[in-house]
Amino acid sequence: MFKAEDYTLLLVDDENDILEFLSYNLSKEGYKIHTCSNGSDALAEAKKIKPDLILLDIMMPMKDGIETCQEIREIKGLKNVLIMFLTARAEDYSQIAGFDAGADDYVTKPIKPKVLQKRIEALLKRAKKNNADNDVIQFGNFIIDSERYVVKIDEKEINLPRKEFKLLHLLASKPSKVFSREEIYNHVWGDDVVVGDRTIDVHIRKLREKIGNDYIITLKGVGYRLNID
Amino acid sequence: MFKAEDYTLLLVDDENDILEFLSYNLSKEGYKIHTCSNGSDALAEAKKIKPDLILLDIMMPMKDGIETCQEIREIKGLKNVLIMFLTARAEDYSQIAGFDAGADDYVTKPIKPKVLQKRIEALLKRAKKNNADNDVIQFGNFIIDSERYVVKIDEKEINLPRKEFKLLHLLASKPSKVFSREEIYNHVWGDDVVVGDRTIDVHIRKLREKIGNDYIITLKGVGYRLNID
DNA sequence: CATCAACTTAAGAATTAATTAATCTTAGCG
DNA sequence: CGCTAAGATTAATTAATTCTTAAGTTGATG
Repeated sequence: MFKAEDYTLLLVDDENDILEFLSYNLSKEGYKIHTCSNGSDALAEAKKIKPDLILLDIMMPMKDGIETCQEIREIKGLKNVLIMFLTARAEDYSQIAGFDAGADDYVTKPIKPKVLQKRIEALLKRAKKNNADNDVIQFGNFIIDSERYVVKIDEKEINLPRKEFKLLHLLASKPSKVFSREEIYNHVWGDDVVVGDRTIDVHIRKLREKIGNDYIITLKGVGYRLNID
Repeated sequence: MFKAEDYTLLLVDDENDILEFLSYNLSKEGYKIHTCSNGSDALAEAKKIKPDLILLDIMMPMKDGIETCQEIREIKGLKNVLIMFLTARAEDYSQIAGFDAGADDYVTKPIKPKVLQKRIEALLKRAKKNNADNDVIQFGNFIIDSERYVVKIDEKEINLPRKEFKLLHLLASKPSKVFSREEIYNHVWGDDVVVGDRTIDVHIRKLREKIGNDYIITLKGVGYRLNID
């Protein structure tokens, strides 16, 4: 699901009123907000924080938004960052210049917070959809990659069959949380499937055989948890 | 580089004048254009032609644009198609409803052809960036050339029939990613085509016969993946 | 030290894929 | 058109892996 909390926005405008207005509205939604008041600062800040989306004013003293946008697109690592122009200039040629500079959207002032928020959301959602969001869990010497279906421990690849993989994936989704047998059933087998009492044990055993005995901790009468050191 | 010729657009509007105006302007750019004059037709047509982008009017008799958009988003295989609303309704609440229905952009009439074209281009570019359907895939000792329909392994050219080529091309589009049988069906055969359970197996077998057994890895109950070393 | 949950092992059940051969489909060509 | 051959699909059989169960054992804990 879409969560504004997962995204960082960089707001760039030379007018402090607008920065405050935007900051207020967007952080209320949950976004992490950074601000800059000119193009040069924006470049430096963007390089540093790698925002998901940059909201860029066009008319700024010194380096204007178009120029800033072009320069951002030159920077390796920021080529794919989303850029939205936010400006009072509604003229066609200005919009066209904006898109030619590499913008993803162009919104004219006055700003309607609700509409802006929806546009931001649409861009972020679309970008996310396209990014093969490979669900990789990494901690300590563990790497669990669902897309590739591999488990790596200390650089050594281990092949796991489906149920074992799912089980490890679950335990690793919250390392050091204790998962009760019931939780494990529900997640790995599904609420409706009924299997015998010892099925989990056997799978745990096989996992331990493959990844070593030190990782999965048994808590008698409570459940299992994954150990991280 | 961006080429309008590579994209198919579906235009939906109940006013014929507008359809003609848009068709004229966009086909001049090079896009392949299909048109519909109501929501129901649009759904059917979209399913059939799988456009890259749908331009949707909101106010239409019977099924309006919002509803049409929602229904498109329900259709497997069209979940990710780009949708742009194109409407006279500039009210905030209408825009918000549009984005909530799953739109990627919302443009208000009167239409400025140049600006519209830039917005369309921005959407298509963004969507393409992450689509890994490059014409030539190269990694390790593999070269897969979609244009010439040729696979080279260690300098040796191998000719593959259509389905086998598509299958290998898919696996190679993300080496070491696991492709489930369903994904393979959808990409190689198409969402609607129904073929038997063993069809993939046989194609995999023929591929292995030709490229060697070491490349395609079976993950029982999960799918297949291409190995890279 | 009794109890009971968890461990272990091995066997067989179930699922899934590989293989092979036969059949169906399609494109190209006389 | 009908023939042919390559390609695609299906069907039937076999093979392999994965999952589950059963039964005896272990060991932590109160």
